Amino acid sequence: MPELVKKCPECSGVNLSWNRDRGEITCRDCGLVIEEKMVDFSQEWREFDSEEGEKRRRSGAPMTYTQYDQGLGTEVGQKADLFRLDGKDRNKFFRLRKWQYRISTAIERNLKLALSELKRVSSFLKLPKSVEEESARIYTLAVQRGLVRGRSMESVVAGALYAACRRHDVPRTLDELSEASGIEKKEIGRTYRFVTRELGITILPSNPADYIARFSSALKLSAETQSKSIEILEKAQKSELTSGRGPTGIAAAALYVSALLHGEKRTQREVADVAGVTEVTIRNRYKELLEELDLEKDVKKSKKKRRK
DNA sequence: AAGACGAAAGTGGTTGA
DNA sequence: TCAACAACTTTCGTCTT
Repeated sequence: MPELVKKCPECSGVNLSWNRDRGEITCRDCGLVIEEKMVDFSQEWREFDSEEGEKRRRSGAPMTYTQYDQGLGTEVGQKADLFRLDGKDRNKFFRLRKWQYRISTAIERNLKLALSELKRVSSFLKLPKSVEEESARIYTLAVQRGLVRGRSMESVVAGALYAACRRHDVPRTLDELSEASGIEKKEIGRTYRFVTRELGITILPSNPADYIARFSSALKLSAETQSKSIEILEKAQKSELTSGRGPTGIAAAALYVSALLHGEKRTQREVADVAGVTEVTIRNRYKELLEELDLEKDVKKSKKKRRK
């Protein structure tokens, strides 16, 4: 765990957990997500002697998709080759090189612009580096396949980011992406589907539980409430309440119920705003949860308690 | 008065002929 | 390509706290 944060600013507990994949630090006591964007500066291996370190160290410039040419360059056509050609072949050679040049510079120009936009949005959303890399990779592939034609560069960037988030189980809602990128929700969804289909990227439907930590932190709910809601989610998944439903709606409803049960009532409106769904959707999911999971008595109990 | 609830109509996307 | 369809939203009236 990086040394930046040692105490939870909310409850000043020291029981923090650091999730490297998500780049999130969470307080185990109160569930607050303290820092969502953390860069891991540590080495991923340990060195016992210099020789071993040398072996594992990877040398050379790091290859990265967040650089427009992945940090490596390709140039087709060296002058030396010309001496071996003549006449027709030479013309052909020039023609090819010209085209190669045009195509590659067009792609590179596009990538340069797009990647800076990508970095902007990604840092706005405090996404972990791994997601940024992944989305840059997706975008690069999309450009190479000519999928950006007819679409705005920004929307493809947003789509790539959305896809990368989902793949890394760090889902952000379309609303959040939309706010960060300034692209309409619909548009992002559309390009997202298009790009993933064309590139053959398979993405599992996102798990409602992945949203819980963030939502619950935004609502300042306790850790117990948070884990209770995950319990509820698991039961709901067993009763097949979750398939075909929007994961954010389910996550929101689960949080709403468990907040009720723990006497930390939040209004449907509050939960709905955080989750980016409407109250109606929460109500519907909520109703289903109560019916299927036998929670009615529990809710009534907690109501009585509060009256006293 | 605010929040919760539910009905009805509208939206955008998927599916299957 | 079109219609049926499911999920979700918007809007609004009514009931509850």
